[in-house]
Amino acid sequence: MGENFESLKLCNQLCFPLYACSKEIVKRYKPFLDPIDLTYTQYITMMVVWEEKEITVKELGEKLFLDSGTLTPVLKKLEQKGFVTRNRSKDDERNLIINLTDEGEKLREKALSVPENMGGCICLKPDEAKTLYDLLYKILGQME
Amino acid sequence: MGENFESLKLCNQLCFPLYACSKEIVKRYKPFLDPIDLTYTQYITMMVVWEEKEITVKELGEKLFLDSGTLTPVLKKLEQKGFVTRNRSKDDERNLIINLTDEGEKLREKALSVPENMGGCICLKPDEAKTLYDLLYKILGQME
DNA sequence: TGCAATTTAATTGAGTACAATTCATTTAAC
DNA sequence: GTTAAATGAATTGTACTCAATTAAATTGCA
Repeated sequence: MGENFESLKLCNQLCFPLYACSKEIVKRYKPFLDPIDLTYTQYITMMVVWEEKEITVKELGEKLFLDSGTLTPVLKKLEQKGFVTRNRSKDDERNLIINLTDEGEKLREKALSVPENMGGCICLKPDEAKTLYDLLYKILGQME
Repeated sequence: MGENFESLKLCNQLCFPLYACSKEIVKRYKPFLDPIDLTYTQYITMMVVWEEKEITVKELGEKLFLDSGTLTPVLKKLEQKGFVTRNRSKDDERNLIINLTDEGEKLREKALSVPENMGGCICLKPDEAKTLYDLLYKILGQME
């Protein structure tokens, strides 16, 4: 008698559509991010820096769910492009403080086109989008 | 008067929790995948091969939303581990056919522990999980 | 039949991701 | 005060991910 492999079928996974969906949507961002010369990771990093103006790498990592292995090269790239500065904290030399530059602030205006263009890309009804949003944050919350 | 940058706030994005959630859950798989020596990408690839027994790279790519740039090294690794074979089709030499080996079939039994262990990792009520599943596939469907 | 267009994988290069380790700095314990 | 533990960033190594390009094979049509 054959074993039951139902639990190993792709169509029975919840993680897989999450994984695939994430990648597909990130891919959709590319044509809108290319004109402002940002990748998706650089874009969400800038989102936090635009809001906070000044933030440490550690705080940035907590907000973005990324570690220093990912953020260090991303932030060096953003510094190289002139959108942020990287400086050690005087209080605690272990902390690297990221600051928004004028150039970075200027980029913010141009970046407004991104959500504008992406708007129609996820075709869910407002209540569906809210349900999805809430469920995703519920899961993230449980990941502590 | 200041401009309205609400649309550029991280908390107003739907893509970001999707992206973060996907990564966090994939990360949760690691301790359960390590014992069977598979990465997450290799695992979902094997899921399709376990079901199909024989499939081309193109078909695999369509099912997994991955292109040959990703799949070629993954499949070479799986071949090297002895779980699949890679052979050109006699009918059309452009097609590379992936076949499940006996060793690969054996792995399937061991892999049953993965969904078993992951079971409790996404703590959603059954109806919430179904809602999430349906919404994700709705989005994927629109990506054609 | 002949060859241009199409299809399919593979390759390459840039950019993530993350585990594990290292290094410098700071804090805590004694 | 000196040492031990903890913290934060950087580094290293492995593995994706995708765009763009290349190469081989097949198809379609003039």
